Amino acid sequence: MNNTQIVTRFPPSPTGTLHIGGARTALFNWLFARHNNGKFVLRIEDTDRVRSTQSNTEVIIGSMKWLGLDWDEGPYFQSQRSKIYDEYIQKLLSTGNAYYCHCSKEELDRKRAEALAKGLKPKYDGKCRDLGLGDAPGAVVRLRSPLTGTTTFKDLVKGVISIDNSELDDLILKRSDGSITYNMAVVVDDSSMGINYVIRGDDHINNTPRQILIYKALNRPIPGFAHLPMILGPDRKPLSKRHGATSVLAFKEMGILPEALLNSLARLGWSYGDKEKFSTQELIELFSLEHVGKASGIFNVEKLIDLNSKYIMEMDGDRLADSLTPFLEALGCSHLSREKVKGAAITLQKRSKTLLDMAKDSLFYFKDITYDEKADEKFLTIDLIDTLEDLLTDLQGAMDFSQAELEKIFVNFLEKHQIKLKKIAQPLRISLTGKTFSPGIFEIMEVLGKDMVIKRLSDAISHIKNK
RNA sequence: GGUCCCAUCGUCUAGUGGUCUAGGACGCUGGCCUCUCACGCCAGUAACACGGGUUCGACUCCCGUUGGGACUACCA
Repeated sequence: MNNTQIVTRFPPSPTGTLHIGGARTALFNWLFARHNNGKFVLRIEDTDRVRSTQSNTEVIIGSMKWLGLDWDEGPYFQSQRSKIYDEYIQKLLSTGNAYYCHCSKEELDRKRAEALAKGLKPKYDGKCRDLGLGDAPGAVVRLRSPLTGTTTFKDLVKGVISIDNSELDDLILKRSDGSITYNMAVVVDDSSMGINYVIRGDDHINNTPRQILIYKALNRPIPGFAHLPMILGPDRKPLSKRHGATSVLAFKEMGILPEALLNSLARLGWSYGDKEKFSTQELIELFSLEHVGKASGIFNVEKLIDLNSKYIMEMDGDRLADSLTPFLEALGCSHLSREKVKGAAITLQKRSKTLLDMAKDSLFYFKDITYDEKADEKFLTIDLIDTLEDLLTDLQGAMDFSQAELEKIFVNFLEKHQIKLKKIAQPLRISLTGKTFSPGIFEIMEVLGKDMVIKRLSDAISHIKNK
């Protein structure tokens, strides 16, 4: 048995909300941890004090909760860990793996510009590397990285990656203002939190060798790395605020179910043969890093919506009612009867791709209707008056308004008039809903209830007469 | 510029040297079903970026080209 528990983490930066790129990274970390009975840690990387906001932090946490990606530890906040970073810096300094550098920013900028102009690599020239300098105002701490050799690691999705150490320079670990640098913070955090698998976007591949060098300098175990390909916008550009970086909560407002979003995020980059639909539980059981693809991809919203409709079809009436209610309220419906909402939802279950669609299409159950102009003209015609009035009479005599009973009434009614259902279905539908499309007429009559059906049919009859 | 990563239908992908005249899903088109709209069912559409190798045999392995992307900061 493996006695080391797997620990993964998700470290969002609250400089924005949680979008699908971040959500997928979170999901893969979560799945990997859950699949292996490991631990999942949430860490907020809020060291960018100017761009980080409290409200973004709240949105991120809210999104995680909505998705059901629960964490076992955290949230930790990087902004509260400066003491720990200092300890590690001291350790590096005392072991000679880091040194103070007194070069000014201006000097560095100038040298970089010169190197670039000459077509050379713009890396730090190591001026202070062996000067044995002490701390001083404006000094930074740099890592003493190896000048030769190669740094190699086996990425769990990309395979072996190696880079010559000569490509890397002595990166700054601590800034002149005393704050810690990103690469150092990540390593210290991951290391001190016991993270042994780092699953993140492949935009971090080039940071990995630098971080490995820090792990080595710290003499700490190096975690496993898995770099996920990026998610692209419809224009094949990496996701940004501009287009595809839709906040996860926007999908919630669209009426997407969390399990559908999770499913579709999982299938972007990961696969399990030809299987397309996975419950969250199945995702946990079947997920593995080996089946994560290497190529970046575009998030397919059409497919998400299709998946969502399939999840809606599987919901039971009670959950359907619970889920639909907030959408109806947002559309101005109040004093909703739970039973009616449930009944309405069931009639629309197979016809709705999102909860928002369902809410919109079920409005006729809860609010007054207006006739669609063209439908009114085409179907609510004077020649139908006698038929509709007789139908009204028959319906008024109905003992109960169940679908079964209604069908019986209609069989007799159609027989009596020697007509097909087709003849009155549309006029009746428009009388009851105002529109040319709806669930089956018996279904809607049952949910609407006798009183409402009688009222709407009478209204339609007088409307026709007044034409 | 340098380094690193990537490349199968429009999109997401299966495929780990022969079972591929390349499979599934979404989308789209046509048909069936039918009280409308859907659901469902059936059918069709459409891809291995290019060029060299290796091999009896390459979508699968190697090299190159092209095209994307990332990193190259006292941003994260």
